Amino acid sequence: MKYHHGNLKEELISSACIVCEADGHDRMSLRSIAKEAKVSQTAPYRHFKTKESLLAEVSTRGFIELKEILQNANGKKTLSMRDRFLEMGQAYIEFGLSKRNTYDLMHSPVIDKTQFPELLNSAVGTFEELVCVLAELNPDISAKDLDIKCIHHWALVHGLVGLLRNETLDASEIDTKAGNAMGLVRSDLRSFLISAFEF
Amino acid sequence: MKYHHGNLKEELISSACIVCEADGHDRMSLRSIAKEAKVSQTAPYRHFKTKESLLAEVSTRGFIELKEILQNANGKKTLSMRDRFLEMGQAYIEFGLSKRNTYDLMHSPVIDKTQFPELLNSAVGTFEELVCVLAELNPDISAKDLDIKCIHHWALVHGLVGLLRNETLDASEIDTKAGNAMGLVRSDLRSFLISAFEF
DNA sequence: TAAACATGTTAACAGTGTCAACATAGGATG
DNA sequence: CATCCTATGTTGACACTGTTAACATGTTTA
Repeated sequence: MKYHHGNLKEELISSACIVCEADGHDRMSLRSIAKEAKVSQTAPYRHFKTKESLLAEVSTRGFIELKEILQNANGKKTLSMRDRFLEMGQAYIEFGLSKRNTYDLMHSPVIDKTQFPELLNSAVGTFEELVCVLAELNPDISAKDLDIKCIHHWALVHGLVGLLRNETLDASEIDTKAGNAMGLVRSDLRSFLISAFEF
Repeated sequence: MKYHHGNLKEELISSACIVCEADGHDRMSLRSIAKEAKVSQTAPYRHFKTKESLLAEVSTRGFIELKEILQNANGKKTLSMRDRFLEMGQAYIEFGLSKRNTYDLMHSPVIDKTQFPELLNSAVGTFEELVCVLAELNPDISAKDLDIKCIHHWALVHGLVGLLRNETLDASEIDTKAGNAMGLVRSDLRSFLISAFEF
């Protein structure tokens, strides 16, 4: 019969992570996750100023996890640099597809990242990871061209996630050019990336 | 003092388009746009089964407008095919940046496109527009490779919009590699696209 | 003219984020 | 050890949301 929960903040965050991924961040309510933690509906406000700030925490964890995934892909030292970069691209896309709702939150405008420095750092950190690898891969490139290359590749995988997420256009439901093309890419992501990455 | 409005459906849609772009679709309430149309809060339900179906209408108009913009870019017959394609890329990105909230809605998972055939058609139509131009530009390519090329370029511009929309990473606020790179790309979109489109 | 229908209205329900006022536990301080 | 402070919980309330049911009023048609 303890009045104080003891570990509420952490439990709320991890619960929010689960609900966000399961239902999407817009269908997550503070009240429901408070109830799940067997706590009153306003208890979360002792730990989060607003719902947005809880979502920011969820988003931050998403970026951290993504960064770790990219680091792991880059850490396979038995592979060539080129193949490691390919692994990273695939890993990024697979993250975007398997954690679709979380990925969606991470890029959603409902969170103003400028108000959450920790979130901002984790988001930028993901990009920095990409910069490092590309710098290794292109030792002779200028700093400016390197940055632009990063944007190029990031935009490519990010955009691809966006398109592939749209199961609407997927081959399964409807027989359209768009759908067929999506199916092709999805079924052989690796060779798509090889051609798209221009090497 | 007419009981019947006469043009309510159209007014609700266009009002919703404005509010969605101004505030974002998640901050738009049916009640507020009903009030704006000087009509009771449940009147919209005579024309739209749910809020989602009104949003689907807004989204559809977005895709139609985008398609027209792409057609216009492609219609500049004084330009070379290559330059027309460049124009299309720029136009796409500029649409994504200037109508950011609408663009966001168009790719938001809150609308299940499979339930709104008209929306689905307009979305696919945008893609078809891209296919046509790329087919012209690459007459000798196989159908499969053409489709893949389309995905490639679409993903690129779509992803770029996603990254550039994140004003977080923009050069203005914070001095990071990511931010600087974004600034570079944004300030010279055309030359970025030239290098990215591989021609 | 009367009935069918489309399109309005009001009242209500359950659910939401959020705030103010209050309660209680645990740790710091005298 | 007694006392106060602070962190963390609770209850109650407010304004707002999407949505439905029941009813009212125009318009179209048989």
